[in-house]
Amino acid sequence: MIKQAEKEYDPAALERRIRDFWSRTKAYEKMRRSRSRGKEFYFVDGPPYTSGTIHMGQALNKTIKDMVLRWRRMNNFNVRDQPGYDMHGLPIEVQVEKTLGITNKKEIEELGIERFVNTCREFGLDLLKKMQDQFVRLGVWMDWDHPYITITNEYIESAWWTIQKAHEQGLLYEAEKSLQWCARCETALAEAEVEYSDETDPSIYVKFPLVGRPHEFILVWTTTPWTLPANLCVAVNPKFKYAKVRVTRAGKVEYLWLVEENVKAVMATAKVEQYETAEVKSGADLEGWRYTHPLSGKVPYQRTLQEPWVHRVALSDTVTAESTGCVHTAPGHGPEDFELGQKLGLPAFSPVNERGVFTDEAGEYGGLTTREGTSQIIEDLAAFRLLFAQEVITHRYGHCWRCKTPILFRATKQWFLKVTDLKAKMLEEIKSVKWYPDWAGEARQYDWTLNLRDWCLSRQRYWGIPLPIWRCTNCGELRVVGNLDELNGARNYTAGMDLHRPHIDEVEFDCANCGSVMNRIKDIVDVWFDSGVSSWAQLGYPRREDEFRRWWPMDWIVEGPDQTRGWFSSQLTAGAVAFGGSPYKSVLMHGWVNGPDGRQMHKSLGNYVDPVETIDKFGADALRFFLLGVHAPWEDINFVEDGVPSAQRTLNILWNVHKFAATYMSVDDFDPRAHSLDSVVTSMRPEDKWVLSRLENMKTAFANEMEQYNLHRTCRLLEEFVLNDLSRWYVKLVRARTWKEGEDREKLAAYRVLWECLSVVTRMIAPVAPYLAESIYQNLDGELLTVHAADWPHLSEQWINNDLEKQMEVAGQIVEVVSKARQKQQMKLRWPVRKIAVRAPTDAAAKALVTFRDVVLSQANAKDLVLLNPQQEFDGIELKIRPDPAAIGKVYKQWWSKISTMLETRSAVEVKRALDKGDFKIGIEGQVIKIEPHMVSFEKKIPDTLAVVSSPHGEIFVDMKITPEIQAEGYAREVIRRIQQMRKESDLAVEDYVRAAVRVRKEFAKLLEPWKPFIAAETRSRSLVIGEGAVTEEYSVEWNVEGETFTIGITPLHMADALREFAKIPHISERKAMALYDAGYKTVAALEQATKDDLARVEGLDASDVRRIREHFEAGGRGEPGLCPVCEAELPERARTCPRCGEPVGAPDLAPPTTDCPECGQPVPAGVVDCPACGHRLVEDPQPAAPEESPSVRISFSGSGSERVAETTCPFCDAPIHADAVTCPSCGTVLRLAAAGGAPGSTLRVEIHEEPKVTPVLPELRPSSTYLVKEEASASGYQLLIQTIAAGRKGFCVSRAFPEKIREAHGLEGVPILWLSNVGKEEAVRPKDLEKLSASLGQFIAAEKGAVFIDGIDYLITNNNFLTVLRLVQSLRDQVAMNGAVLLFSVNPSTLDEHQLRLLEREVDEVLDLRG
RNA sequence: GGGCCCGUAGCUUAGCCCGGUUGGAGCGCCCGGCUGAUAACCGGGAGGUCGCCAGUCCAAAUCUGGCCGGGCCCA
Repeated sequence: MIKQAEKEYDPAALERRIRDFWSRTKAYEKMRRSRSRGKEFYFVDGPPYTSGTIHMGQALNKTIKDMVLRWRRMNNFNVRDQPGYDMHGLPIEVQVEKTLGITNKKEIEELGIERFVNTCREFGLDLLKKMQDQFVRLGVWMDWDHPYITITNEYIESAWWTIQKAHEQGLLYEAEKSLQWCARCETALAEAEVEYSDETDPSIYVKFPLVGRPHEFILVWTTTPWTLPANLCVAVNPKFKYAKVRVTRAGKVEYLWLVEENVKAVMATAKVEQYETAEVKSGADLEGWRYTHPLSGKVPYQRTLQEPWVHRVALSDTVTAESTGCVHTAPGHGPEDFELGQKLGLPAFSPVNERGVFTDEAGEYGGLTTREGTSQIIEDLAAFRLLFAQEVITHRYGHCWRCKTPILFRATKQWFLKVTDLKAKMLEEIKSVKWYPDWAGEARQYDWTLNLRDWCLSRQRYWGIPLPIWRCTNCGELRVVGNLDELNGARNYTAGMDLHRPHIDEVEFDCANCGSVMNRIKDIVDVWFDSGVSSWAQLGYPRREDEFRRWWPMDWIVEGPDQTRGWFSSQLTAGAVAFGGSPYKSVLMHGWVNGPDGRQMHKSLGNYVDPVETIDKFGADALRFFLLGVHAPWEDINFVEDGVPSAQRTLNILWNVHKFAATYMSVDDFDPRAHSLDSVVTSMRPEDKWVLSRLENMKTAFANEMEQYNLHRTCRLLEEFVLNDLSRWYVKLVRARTWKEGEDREKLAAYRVLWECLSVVTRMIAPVAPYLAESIYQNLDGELLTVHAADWPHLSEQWINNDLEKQMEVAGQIVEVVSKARQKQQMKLRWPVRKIAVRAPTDAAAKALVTFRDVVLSQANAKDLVLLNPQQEFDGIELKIRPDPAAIGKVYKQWWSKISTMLETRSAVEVKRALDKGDFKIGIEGQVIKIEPHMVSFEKKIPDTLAVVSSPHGEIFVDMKITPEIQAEGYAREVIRRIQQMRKESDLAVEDYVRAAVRVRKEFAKLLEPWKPFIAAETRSRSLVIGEGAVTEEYSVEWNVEGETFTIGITPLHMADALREFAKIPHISERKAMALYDAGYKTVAALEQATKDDLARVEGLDASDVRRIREHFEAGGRGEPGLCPVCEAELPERARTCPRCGEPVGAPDLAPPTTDCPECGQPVPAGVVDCPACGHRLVEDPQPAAPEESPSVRISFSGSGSERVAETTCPFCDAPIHADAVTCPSCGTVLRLAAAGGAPGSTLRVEIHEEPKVTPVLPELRPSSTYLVKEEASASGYQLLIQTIAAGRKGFCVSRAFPEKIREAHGLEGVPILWLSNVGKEEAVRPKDLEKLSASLGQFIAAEKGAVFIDGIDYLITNNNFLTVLRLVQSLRDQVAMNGAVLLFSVNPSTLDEHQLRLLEREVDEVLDLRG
């Protein structure tokens, strides 16, 4: 069943409703089940770190995943889609430390590791939930109820198993190395944990005195002076040239050794002007020179060393020619230094503890932090006259990824994974993985892997997977645990205990070797290792082998560029350890989402956009469509939020097309499943076949792009098809057919084709915009519970007709030529053109114009279309003859003038025809004169009303002459157009009827006479009067049409509801329903009261109709089958479970289990927590509605005694009112005469139960002031205006409502009312024309100093840039202040977003909140 | 210093692989039109050193090289 769509595309409400629908019907679970037999597809979610909020990059990440996985599923893949969360590690530890007010490890241990770890767990789980809610809002479908998390025992076991595998292969070792260290977190850091950012450091040049070379120094440069106490040697490059520079400073001479090429630069830095190179040696020649350690007086340890290479110059190829080219080497503080030290047999002297404080080994510096040490050391060097130069530099320096502390290098003992042994295999594997784009693997991942060093796995922290290594306290024997069963029998182990620290630390083994106690190494594992094992840990491997065999390895993963060094790498390494290869087969690397300035989003940079806020504003669908469509997935996005509304616009258009389809299809009760495309093919018009061809080609293109993960191109294909083919063209072409009433083959074909397009597009856009697609699907189809369980549209190549597509293109271009010609001529499209002719069309054009003749005629609004061959002249062109006096005179002398005159009076066409054959003869004074071709020339005269345009398709003539017939049709269309606008303004249902009258001068009435049936049909006017008589209809407007005054009035007949209800009775057609209505039955209730005899008197009904009507009501009058309370599908009678969603539905006769939302009054299905209409959170046991503050209207029919409340809205203020209400309870507008309406045979008694109207006490408005009135309707605003006028001011009113209606409702005699409307009337101002509005108001304020009331500022805002409106308000406020006037504007807060409202409030002097 | 990616209108971008009409769109701006799917849409207008320089070629936004700028990664 096709359902009518809501009035507008409101993403917030729509998405809330659909989300609720999904959870109520368990749509995700059922969709999964429906694919359980599909081809298996193993996808693993790269686990985001649980941070609590998602950022835009994660929104992109999950959106890509969701699109691809939904698409896979629709292609019948059984997708494994367990979401994951990375939950261990420093970020949470640091946050918990902050929460607990702790700053270092000592305090954690004092607090108790158990409490600390438990807090971390709770913290992480809480953050997980917060993140998950945001992913759900984004519309992502994953198995949210069963995420994999890295903190469970099962997960830890898989990680342990992997570490054991490494140990078995001899890839695990403990070693002392110089590593990056965070002094705040007191732990080693891996390469992946170091973030580089700018840091300002001292840059010093230190003179190391050479032993045995008086006054000679080797000049060393460093940016880490605090490492000097640990200096053990100096490295130079054997390949460089080193110079001995003679420096004279303050009269003293000394010699410095440094790399030759930088002598000039270094001397400039030191501001030394007097220097010369005394000698040059190769670096190799410097080897072995001894120096005196510059700080040996302060660091006693330096004096104790005996190793042969201590305090000597050594050679190293890693030395660069930067600065002095002599590198201070401290093996305990730098990785390269460490390696050189190892080679030379130097100790890894590292006199700095884990908190970054010098130890006693640092002598006098002991107890200072490295920072304090730095300045002390510089001071000391200066005192020793060993500081040659000093400056500061800003350079990229590593920081702890979590706490941002600058790292230091320390030599410590750590556990390593021997990645260098795996590297060759890993590089080979990278080549066998399919990377999108290519360079993500071939270049990036390859380079990163090539440069990998051994992986330091150990961390000296708490919240992580414990390192599963036990060591014998006596003999040092190692035991690596890879399986929980191995713990059975260990001391202090109980099965099922939490494996985190501290309890695992107490577990002890007996050494198999010597029988002593084995203790666990207290370290935990680097958190980057956790996710490296996710592809088997989430399957429970090795404990569960079946799942592993079923799924592993992964078919596809997608993550951002940071994962080159993160997850892509850790998985590759762990995979190489565990299985000797890559665990993934293909990888898509997506780009960054940067701020609009192209820099990474940071709250501190002010370029941060919260995805949830964007979703609030525009909807998740729009955000997704934007993110996927704006770029290729692997390109970085500079996120400009303005792009999202433009994506929303496309979705809105799709929504509108669907609304168009739904409106007419539901009115006609069209059932798409009753007709196949093939069954309507004989009724199809060429344009139907055209759009089907376009659709098929789009499907093919989509498939090709998707294959390559060109997600952006798939989005653009959809956009292109929806915007251009469907909305802008096909819908226009089928409109006329959909307006036809009754049954019609061609209408049916149009419906079926349009439905096909929408059905296909809905399914194809479902992976991108899941909410919108679901909503449309439920309206137009709903065969399955959810569109996301539908199959991907298959190709139907038989519809492809590229030739037809080309023809349509030509037809479209010709229509465009005509419309341009119209524009030049200023001839509106409503006025038909007499004829279009195309002379000498190309073959393609000729074909197109035959095939699409009707399309061109209708879209160009032309009466005729002809093709002319090159010789033919367009008959609207006059051919003029031009006699050539010289040529004629040469032969006929003095007769030339007479001949010329005669020729000019002849038909030029005739003359030309004769001349084309040979000559033309005329008679003058009895003589026959022969005119030869050279004696005349011809000239075309183009009338003003004819446009001639040359085009690639031929010469195009457009005859725009206005004949009386054209004029009649033009005016008829003008009248139709205006009646339609008035219908729309009256909020009339499309299929409803009116009574219409037009008052116009006699000539025009006569002109329009033949068009009356057409006008009536187009406007659904059951009666139409055109004449000079006064118009007495309910709603009338005086229009200026092309300078002529037309007064048009309409009276809505409000028949639609009744007709629709009547037509639900079996076999009662629309015609018969109309007959019933005409006989006086205006409601179902009235019809139900009618006896057989009553009905028999109705003209147009036969006896069987009468019987059916009675039977219908006697059977309970339920025209519609019941609806499933869960998924709202139609239920068969007496169903116990819903055939669509499978949920139990209970006895069908029970009242539908709904309650009314206390906030908005809309019915809410049972079990729903949030109101689908307004989002109000329902309390468990809704309180009886509070006594209403607004007056209530209740009408009871004395005939039946039953109370019926049929709600509608006031056409003036939009307040909800009873359908038969006489006046609007909110704004007081008189809606109809009290006697109108009612049912035949029953006396209508109107009882208005109105509580005493609580008139809010309105404040008196002060001069020179501007007020903002917050209220649902504008009633108080008008009251304030009236009150101010009563106090003696002149008033001025601006409103979106029709002025006559305002006067009717509020009086306001003599008050000018400016109408915000697009109709071109004198008192109207277009809502976009703020200048004109501003001018009118400004004039009034200056001249009258009166009160201005603006009703409909929201309307202005929707039509203009908000800031422009705000500026208008500011300028008016200033003028009001200067002139002592009053400005008042009324706004319904729910129509604006909060931000806009706040800005408006800021501009006024006072806000009056008069709501409810 | 090295690697990778990017640079087209005020903004967001298509086109670049595979050189060939006058470099297309959307947003925004100005003018006009259409509208019972329309807060939509259509037409017209203004707005471009295709980052810069050189080369290849009959022809360069497109291919090549260099430079400049931005981003990411690594040293």
